[in-house]
Amino acid sequence: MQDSMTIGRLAKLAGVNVETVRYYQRRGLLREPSKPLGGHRRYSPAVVRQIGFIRRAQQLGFSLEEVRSLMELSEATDCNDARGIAEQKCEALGVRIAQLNTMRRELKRLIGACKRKARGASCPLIAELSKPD
Amino acid sequence: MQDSMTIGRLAKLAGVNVETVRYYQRRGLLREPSKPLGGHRRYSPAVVRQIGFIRRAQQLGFSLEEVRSLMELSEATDCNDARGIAEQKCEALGVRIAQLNTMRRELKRLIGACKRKARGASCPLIAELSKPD
DNA sequence: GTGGACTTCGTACCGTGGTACGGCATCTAA
DNA sequence: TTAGATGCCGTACCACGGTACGAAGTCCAC
Repeated sequence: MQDSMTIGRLAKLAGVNVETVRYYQRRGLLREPSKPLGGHRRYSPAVVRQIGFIRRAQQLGFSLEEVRSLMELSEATDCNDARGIAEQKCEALGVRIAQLNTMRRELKRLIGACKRKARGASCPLIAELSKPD
Repeated sequence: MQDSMTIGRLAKLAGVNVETVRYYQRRGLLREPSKPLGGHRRYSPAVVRQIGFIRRAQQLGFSLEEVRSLMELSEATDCNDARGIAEQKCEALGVRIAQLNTMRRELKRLIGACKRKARGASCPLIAELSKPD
């Protein structure tokens, strides 16, 4: 079994913590190789790629649960399901971006009011936050 | 002590859970009124406003810890500190928005590739995520 | 004055994505 | 062969923003 590796080497190659590999196994994102009777588990280089998949999907905003779904679909040639998940994610991302933009506009407004305030007046930023709806 | 209320009424007026009020007290965002020797604490209507402050600040993306800082500054007439916190938050918001936009662009690209794929080919979305860097 | 609603307090738990620890087994290089 | 590095496994812990629960005490309307 050359070309296989221990969990420590796998983790180093994949750029994650050993504990993270074990965590992904517990979460069902990686299969746990069977242990050779009291010995240490061996991992194939393919698992490095799988961990890369997980990290890249996370970068795109997928939760680990969603990544798990994507990986389950990874054998299919019909990718409607995968695309559906991605489209939902894209939609949610759009909503979140709009929310954050609203927040930022509002904050900028308050900061502007704060800068223009008369000396001795109380802080408009605080004052606005204190206003009843 | 008319015009004062129990925690349950306070929570209802402020639109939050009783447990949330207690949580805010533990976190130091609200003062815990002293208890009249074995009785129930009484809250002034001002606390409803304070809870409103907290919720609105949260809407703007402040963490409870940041809200606590803001409330500490709320007496000051010089609001440079409050503005500083708001400006930092605004900056961080801008960075986060940019990140999410990048994620969304990339996701859209993958979805597009997925839609154009030849019948029988494997899913480009999955394939791209599987690619080594 | 009593019964049901509410309060108090401490503590545990939720989801998310991990990290840390401790005791033991195993593996490997010198 | 033996020391030191790793692996294994279970469990506890972190931040964050709450929610839930249970036992006991208290309050108020009828």
